[in-house]
Amino acid sequence: MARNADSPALPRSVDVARLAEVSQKTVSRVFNNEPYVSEEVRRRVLAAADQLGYRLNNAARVLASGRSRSIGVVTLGTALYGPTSLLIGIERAVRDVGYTLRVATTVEGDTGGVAGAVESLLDQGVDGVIISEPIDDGAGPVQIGVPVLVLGAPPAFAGPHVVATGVRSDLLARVATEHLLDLGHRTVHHVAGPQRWFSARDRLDGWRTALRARGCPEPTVVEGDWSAASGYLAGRQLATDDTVTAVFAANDDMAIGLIRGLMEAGLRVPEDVSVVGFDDIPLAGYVTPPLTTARQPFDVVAREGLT
Amino acid sequence: MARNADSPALPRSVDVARLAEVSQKTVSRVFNNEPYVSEEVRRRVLAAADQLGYRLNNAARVLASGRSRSIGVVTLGTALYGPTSLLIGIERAVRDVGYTLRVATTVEGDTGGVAGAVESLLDQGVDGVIISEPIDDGAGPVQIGVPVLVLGAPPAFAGPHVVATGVRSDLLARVATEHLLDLGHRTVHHVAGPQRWFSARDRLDGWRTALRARGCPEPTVVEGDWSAASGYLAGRQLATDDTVTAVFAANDDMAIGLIRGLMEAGLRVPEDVSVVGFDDIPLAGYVTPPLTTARQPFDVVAREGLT
DNA sequence: CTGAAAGCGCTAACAT
DNA sequence: ATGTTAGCGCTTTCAG
Repeated sequence: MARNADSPALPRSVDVARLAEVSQKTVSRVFNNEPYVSEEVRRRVLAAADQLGYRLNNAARVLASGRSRSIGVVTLGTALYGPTSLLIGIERAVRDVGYTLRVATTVEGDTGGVAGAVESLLDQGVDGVIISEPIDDGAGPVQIGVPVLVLGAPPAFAGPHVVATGVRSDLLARVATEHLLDLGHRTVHHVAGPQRWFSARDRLDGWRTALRARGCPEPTVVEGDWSAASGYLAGRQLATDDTVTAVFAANDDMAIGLIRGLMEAGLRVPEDVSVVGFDDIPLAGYVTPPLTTARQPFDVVAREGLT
Repeated sequence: MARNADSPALPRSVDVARLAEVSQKTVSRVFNNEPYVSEEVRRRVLAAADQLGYRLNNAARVLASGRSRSIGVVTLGTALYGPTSLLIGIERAVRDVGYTLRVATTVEGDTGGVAGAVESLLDQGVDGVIISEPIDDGAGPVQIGVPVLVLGAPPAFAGPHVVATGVRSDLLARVATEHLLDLGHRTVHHVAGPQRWFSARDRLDGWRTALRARGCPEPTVVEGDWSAASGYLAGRQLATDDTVTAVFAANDDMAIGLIRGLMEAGLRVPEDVSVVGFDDIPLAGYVTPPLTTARQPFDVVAREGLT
């Protein structure tokens, strides 16, 4: 027996049934909100359950029914605002449809980490898998027996059981870039996210699209790693190029670092160089100078995916 | 039958056993790394399992063994850097000891949300519960049948099955405050976090301790809600008081908002007012002016708790 | 070192 | 509207 001697064995549904003087199956019906149970009986069962402190055994339920009512999400183990917000949105959305969430994190740089994370989720018996901020680590979606939802990947990523939902951050990126062009800049530079991330590529695509639509020259892209530190380095670098008058950064952290890099090099923001970020972190309006940024609708994205 | 007709039924351990010509129990032994299995047999079993694409059924294992090897964590559904970092640390720590994580989020302001979250975790059959960034919502730890670890609560919070691990952020807060005093300030003001949070109270305690130890006057505390916006308001307010020369903010977001509030009121930072934050968010060194801050050892805290 | 039998606590089909 | 009978796929005894 695994049960400790000091804690009295937990009550099971038969115990409740006995106390309520009904069959065990009726208890099951009550706890599953199935129809065809008289109010009278339902009340009795609930009272008995309450008295005993009964709690439905999830493992047994899953085993017998074949469905776990849980879905797994693969996410990056970082405190970055974007991925975190998306995860929170997913959690809400999943719970709203009556499922629970299993989280598996991958570490950046660990190629094949996604596959491993998916494996571990499958071992836990999830009914479906969401791959949150996917990165392109070679391996396409594995052939697995449950539905997979890939957030932010191009539709080309879809497969038999695989659905891909785009965040359309390319559109937002395009708008952000156009905003800068509307200010009268000849062109806009871009500090991109790591190009292994689909979301980074999306933003770059949106930026490029905007420039082409206006026939603007397309400057060389500086690639960062989402961190303020990398944005700072990009800023120092861009400051040496006096054609730079406007910069679109792929996230707010890099934008903030970028601004500092530019300022340290003697440039004024926004007088000499305009900067636009991406994500709309809560801090954005409070740094000096305040950061203009595009807001991503994380909650909407998360909700959309759950068909 | 719950199995879809289009997906061939998943293999079970008996199938593996048949193919490997051993008993089903032996398959179980191999997959649990139990001793007393000859290398020869182990290899045969693994080969058969691999060929069939066998995967141990977690629900059945949990049901039969009575242990889920999963622990639940109650956390706040925000993208705040502190709680998020702590959660990531917890995830790593939990996985390192061979457990999986179940997450339940609570919404701030929803009194009793913690109890509800704990309920849902228990329904999912976790072996233990971690309450991460606890807030004081009246209800003490409920009497539940599994071990509970409360991170960042005072030892007084402990109970029969309840362990409390302090983050000792009070010590860090004290050091931060002393740092400001060492700079020659007559006293230090404090922009606190919401006092329902234990971690906010800890920081306030540390600040107060430092002032008392030096015999400094103890100014009125301004309470924020962790956000940059609330820090900004605090800044505007403190700017009207010309005794303010140094401020310790309970987190970096508030510190950044605070700085902006002070600057907008015509004060220079750090020339007129020194500001120290708390958390050491990655951005801290890249805002203008750079933020001095105390770093919390999230990973260590998380690891410590797992006895 | 390996195997046989007996459940774990529930849901699914079929009664009634 | 409620009860009966079988399992779900594994781990646990207890035998060899």
